[in-house]
Amino acid sequence: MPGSKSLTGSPSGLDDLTIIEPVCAIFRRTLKGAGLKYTLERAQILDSVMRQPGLFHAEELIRGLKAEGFRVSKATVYRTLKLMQDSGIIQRVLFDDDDAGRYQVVFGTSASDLLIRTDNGDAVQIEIPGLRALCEQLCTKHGLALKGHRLQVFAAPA
Amino acid sequence: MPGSKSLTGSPSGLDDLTIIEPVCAIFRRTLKGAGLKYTLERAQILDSVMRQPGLFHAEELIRGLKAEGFRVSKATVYRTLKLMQDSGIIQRVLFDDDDAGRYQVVFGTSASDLLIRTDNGDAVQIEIPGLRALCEQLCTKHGLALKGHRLQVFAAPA
DNA sequence: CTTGGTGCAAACATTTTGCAGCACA
DNA sequence: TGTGCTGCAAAATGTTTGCACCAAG
Repeated sequence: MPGSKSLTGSPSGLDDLTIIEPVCAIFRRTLKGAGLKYTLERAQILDSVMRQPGLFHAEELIRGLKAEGFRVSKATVYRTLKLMQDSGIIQRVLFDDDDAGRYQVVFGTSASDLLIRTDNGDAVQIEIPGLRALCEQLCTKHGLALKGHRLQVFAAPA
Repeated sequence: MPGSKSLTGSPSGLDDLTIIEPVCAIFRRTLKGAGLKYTLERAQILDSVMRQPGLFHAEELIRGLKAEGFRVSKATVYRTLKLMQDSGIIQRVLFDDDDAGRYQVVFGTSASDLLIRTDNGDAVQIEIPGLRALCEQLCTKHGLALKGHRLQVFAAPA
């Protein structure tokens, strides 16, 4: 079975990986909570997603999976990506010039800030320390509870 | 000619509207700079865009234009929206749950921050005073020049 | 045996493109 | 007369869905 070495937890049992792979645990818990199953395909896709460097397109992910010898259909990939969004593990990101949706791992609430080079499209994750507090304040002022945020900073070489 | 009363500047001459309608001026200047023309259709679309309350879908815009009696094809609308993006007048925004691209007027660099209710999709423009400075700092640290930013804050009723 | 999962292919929605004719410089 | 613009319809893209079969509890 190709590629089974690096799976982020196995579909049958093995809850002991929970501490090492919290994202996997989150995903499994969310699935279980919805009466859904943590299948081999979903494990493979999760694993591949977690190994993506920064942002990725669905298409890249599918190509990568096939290159590793997995036989997953794009339907399953899209279905699984949606489940991961619901679990708060990834989110979609849009760029003005880019028609296809890109995805980004955001497990938890950080890692949602990006510095994007407008000249070549490169994007790196950044950290703006005071930002979360600012968002918190803002929500309080509106009588709402903060669920998360997303920041994109566009820049080019000076 | 239906609806011609509220056009944001006329296609023939009338540069005196420049001060009153800076967005229109920006658009015209950008077009001229690229050897393109400020046509009646483009004026109509710009006008309609500027009258949109907050965020809008391309489809809504098209429907609105038709409702006002204009006969613009969606091809022209999409082409014009893209030109407006290039001019920095509008930008596309993506929401996780929303498949279609939405657009937002952002002439200049402010108005790019949104507070989005996760329970019903409502979005309002917000202002976070210190944010721009934070972005500026960040870019400087990376040896880049800030081109703009976009913040989405997700929240739900407490 | 019931519920959910998968792959495939067809369907879908949004956006883009090719083309013929039009308008203005 | 050339360059760009428009509408239409066709194409292309990215994503979703219907369906028949498979797998696990």
